[in-house]
Amino acid sequence: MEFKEAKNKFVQTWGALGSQWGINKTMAQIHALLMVSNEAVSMEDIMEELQISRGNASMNLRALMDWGIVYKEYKAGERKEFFTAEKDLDELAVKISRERSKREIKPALKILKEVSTIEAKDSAEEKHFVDQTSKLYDFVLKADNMLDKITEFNDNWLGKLVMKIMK
Amino acid sequence: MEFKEAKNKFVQTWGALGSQWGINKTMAQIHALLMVSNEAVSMEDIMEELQISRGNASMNLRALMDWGIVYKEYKAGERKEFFTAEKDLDELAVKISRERSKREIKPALKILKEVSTIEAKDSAEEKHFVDQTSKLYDFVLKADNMLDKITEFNDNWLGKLVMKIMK
DNA sequence: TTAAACTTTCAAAAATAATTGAAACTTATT
DNA sequence: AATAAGTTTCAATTATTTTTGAAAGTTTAA
Repeated sequence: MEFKEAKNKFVQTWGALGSQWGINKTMAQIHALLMVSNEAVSMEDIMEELQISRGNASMNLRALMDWGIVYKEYKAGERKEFFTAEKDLDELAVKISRERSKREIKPALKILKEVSTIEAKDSAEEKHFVDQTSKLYDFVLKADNMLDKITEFNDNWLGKLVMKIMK
Repeated sequence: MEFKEAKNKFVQTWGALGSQWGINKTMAQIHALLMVSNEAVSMEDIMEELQISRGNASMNLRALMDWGIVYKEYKAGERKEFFTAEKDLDELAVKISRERSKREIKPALKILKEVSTIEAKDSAEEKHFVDQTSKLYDFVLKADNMLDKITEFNDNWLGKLVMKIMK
């Protein structure tokens, strides 16, 4: 396989994986493209490589920057903007975890707490509901805290964590 | 908040959360409904509660069973089928991890391996591509193995893991 | 202060994904 | 072996999400 083919395959695969995890395909593709580029890329070039419109590129670059995993760069003497991706994978994972926690898990936890604290009367049905949603609340809270803890680790948390699990 | 309202809120929230993680809303809603039901539920009742068609219910129940997190049950003297969800949350997490690994991560890893092993010639661009995709391959492989390891644990792996991380 | 270079916004269009519903299929009962 | 009870399938429809493209906005430079 030659370079261009491999690069394209990678970008497509990353895009597909993104879709399956609720991340818009183009957003994942742009991210993939920037991850494997050794220098900052202009919007023009992104549009060209991915065959997408200016609006699409602009909106998804903004989203990636909101996630904190893509940065804007300015080159001396150049008017246009260039973009680079966070290339450190530990850092990338931490940022994605943080964002998903903030945007999705925290709000879900709030609802889970609300519904798990209704007064359960005496029917078995209602008791089971309260019991199950309480357990779910505890579980999700614990999982979410685990992500927070990981965030606090320094370099190579994944490696360290794997060591701990193995032992 | 009264029971019916809480139950509905829970089902809607779980459905929305599913969507955000690439799981069809109805599938997540059916799962939510079964999780908080203290007894097996018929397709008829699922259709009624979620206001969905028979086809939709049938297809999503099949999908949930393929994931191994919903089971069919038969009641003596009743011709129709009833459904229950896996209610043990550790077991649920393990099964979801396994399926997503098998369906999405493993195939992605295969591609990652392919593209990271092209011959890198001498351009800095190609070298960076190979370097970055190799790192990504290692990272994803490690994360995926971590999920496998979790699978092997027995009860309450999440709690145990949290203890390990804390220490 | 004007124009050029570039970016953002957002309503409309296109693409994708989910849902319906009725026919086909399966299994149990008379 | 005919009918009834129930389930599955899938082409067509509907809903949702993504993408486009052009107008509006912004910034820099002459």
